[in-house]
Amino acid sequence: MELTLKIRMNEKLFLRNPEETELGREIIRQSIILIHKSGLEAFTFKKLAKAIGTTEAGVYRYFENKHRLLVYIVSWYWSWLEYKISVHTNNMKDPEVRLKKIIQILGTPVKDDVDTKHVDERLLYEIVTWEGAKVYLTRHVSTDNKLRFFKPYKDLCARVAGVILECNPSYRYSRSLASTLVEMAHQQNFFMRNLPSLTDFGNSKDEGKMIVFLEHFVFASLSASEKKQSKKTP
Amino acid sequence: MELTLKIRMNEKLFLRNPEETELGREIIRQSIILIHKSGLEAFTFKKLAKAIGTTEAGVYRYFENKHRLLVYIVSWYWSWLEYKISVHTNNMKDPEVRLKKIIQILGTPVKDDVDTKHVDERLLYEIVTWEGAKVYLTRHVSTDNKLRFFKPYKDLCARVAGVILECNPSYRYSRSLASTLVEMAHQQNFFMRNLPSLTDFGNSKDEGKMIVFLEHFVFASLSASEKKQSKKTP
DNA sequence: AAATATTTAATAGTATTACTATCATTCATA
DNA sequence: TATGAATGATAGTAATACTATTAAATATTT
Repeated sequence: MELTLKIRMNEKLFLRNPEETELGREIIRQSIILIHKSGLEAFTFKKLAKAIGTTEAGVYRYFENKHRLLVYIVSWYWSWLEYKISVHTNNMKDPEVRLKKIIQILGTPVKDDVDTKHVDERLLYEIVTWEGAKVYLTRHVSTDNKLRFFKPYKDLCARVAGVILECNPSYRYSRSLASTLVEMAHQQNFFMRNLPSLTDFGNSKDEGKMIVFLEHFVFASLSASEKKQSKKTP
Repeated sequence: MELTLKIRMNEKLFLRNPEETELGREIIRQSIILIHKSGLEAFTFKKLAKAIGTTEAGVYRYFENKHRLLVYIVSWYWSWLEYKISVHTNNMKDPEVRLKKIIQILGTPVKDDVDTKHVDERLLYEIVTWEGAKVYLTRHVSTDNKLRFFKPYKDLCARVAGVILECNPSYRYSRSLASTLVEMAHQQNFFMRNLPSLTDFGNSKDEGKMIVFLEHFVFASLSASEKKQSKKTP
């Protein structure tokens, strides 16, 4: 039996749905390859068109500009990751075990995945660590936010925040801790590989250590909460 | 008495030292204003030249490209911030008090500063939250790192890591916790103002709450360390 | 099957960006 | 008075980010 995962994307992100045509799927597939290879700055629709054997105008029929295309790709990743997390944690009763699993999934660079035909999740993981923040670090965040471009990201963070709350219902920063965790999983990985002195994982390039760090600070926050709470409250 | 703070910048960042000429200082001053106003994407040397009444070529004589200029500005900020932290914490003996002060400085958007004439630190703070990450999120991180472009940022993180270690000499993730803290201070602020559902601070736009969160997770990590350490060690 | 409409592709063109090069001018210094 | 550094003015190029126009293919209607 062959299962194909299909993620329903925000319609505002594209002019024509790339999932629906062969050319559209090629645009996604090759974008991922090219952005991964040379980064967003060097990526242009002209190069993309050439790589897939169509014209610039052909690409513009699907996406208004390369930023939208990036948002599409990154959003797809967040949706896929949330799906992955739900699959791997659904049958776990203990919220702490679930949170640990989530941290492990967040912190482990994707190795391989057979869920989808035309999307390489391994490359996507790296694109998200390098370019992910650029999706919201623009002057049109608010507009994009109103168009619900960040919903997949927010959904993921909200899910993580939910599990955090299950672990400790009196914890007061579940959402901030969740977004911190999701960001850190990618950022510490980036630092470890590129600016290692900003981390304690050296050049080992071993995500294992990083995951221990993430677990450490998340669970420390959660358990400290109960004790320190009274102190901080006016 | 009038004091002027002068920060020694990495010479590789510029072609001609902007501190040394009137035009150079104008380039810095107006860059900050323009990048703050419309963001890095919309910022061009042509617009900058027009704003200060010179020509494009005039700007190019100082900076190779706008990315270098951004690195210059952001690095200046990190150096200035480290200086500010050192001034405000030098006389504090208790490392925990010092760390709290650091968190407070990191988390409070700069209001006003008279240290420098031609640099508006208030605008800089916002530029760093919006564009700061783009400084290292490029394909040439490693090259830039070898040119020591990130030294000011690393120095700041190292200083914070040092204080963290003073608070708890057996804590094993001082550097990762430091870079997490520095990043979060800006990021949670950005989220609070632009994607508030990712935080627990609502639209209050009150950094006070955020600072409490930062303090909470830093000190939770530090105090949990001693207890949990034995558990995690093989 | 012919006529018409609709979709899709290919070509060309424009405005802006990110530079580089050249040469003339100002202005201080030796 | 000669020298040289800093600036200014002008022009030019290659690439980028798009738009508009036209041509070809496909589907629909009569």
